[in-house]
Amino acid sequence: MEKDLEGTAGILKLMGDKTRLSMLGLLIKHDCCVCEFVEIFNMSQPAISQHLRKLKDAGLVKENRKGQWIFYSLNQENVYYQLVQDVIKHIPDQGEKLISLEKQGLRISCN
Amino acid sequence: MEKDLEGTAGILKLMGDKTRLSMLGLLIKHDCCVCEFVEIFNMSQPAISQHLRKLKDAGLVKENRKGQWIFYSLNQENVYYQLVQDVIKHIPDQGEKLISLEKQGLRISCN
DNA sequence: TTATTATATAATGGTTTGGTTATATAACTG
DNA sequence: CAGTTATATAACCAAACCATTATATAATAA
Repeated sequence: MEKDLEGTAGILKLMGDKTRLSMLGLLIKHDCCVCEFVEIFNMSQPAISQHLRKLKDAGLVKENRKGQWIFYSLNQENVYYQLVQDVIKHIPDQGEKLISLEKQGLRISCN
Repeated sequence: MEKDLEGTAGILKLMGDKTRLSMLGLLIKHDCCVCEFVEIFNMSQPAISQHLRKLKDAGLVKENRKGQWIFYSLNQENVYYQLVQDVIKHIPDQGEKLISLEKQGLRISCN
């Protein structure tokens, strides 16, 4: 269960950004497509893409292309997956963010 | 148990530095004096002082002066204390660092 | 009081971070 | 094919980060 100190610090640093932390909180509920993140975080598409790349470089998420869309999911094989789970228990349910977008009638293109 | 997303991200960012993460890992075992940290981390005293200040500003640690020394301890009243505990479970026992210093015969002045 | 020791703060500087805009790539559509 | 849509990458920049050295403060010791 215990992991390398530096590796753990690296994961915590990644999670120490509210956008990425929220992304992980969403992904633990269900896979998400890039365009969903763009809507949810009201941030430029390249900004989202770069956050996702950091998560992917760390091996925390995987990508899965479906036609023109790319869906991201948590990589449960990552050695730090348990840490991620333990941390996410401490934040509010991020699934709400998608729901509230739907209620606003904001369409997300990938579904 | 769930806390504000931004607040949590802030704590994670603080813990996302290997020096501070290790400090917390030590403090969860026992209180430490500044000069102990200086020895352990082989880093300038101001650097240590500034890390401790960040932890203190976040309310994660408390200080307690004993004569010319200042001892730091974890602030168990902090709302994020449980998060800190949950995270520290994932790193190796940092108490070893003090023990290995003693074995090297490196004196720490505050005891 | 002066000197020493422990710690904090200030000033500085190189590196990293996290956003932006512009551009490239890949897949779909007509 | 050309045009559109989804995503990634590149270039850029301001702000934050983390260390250093220099200096200030507080307590102790002579």
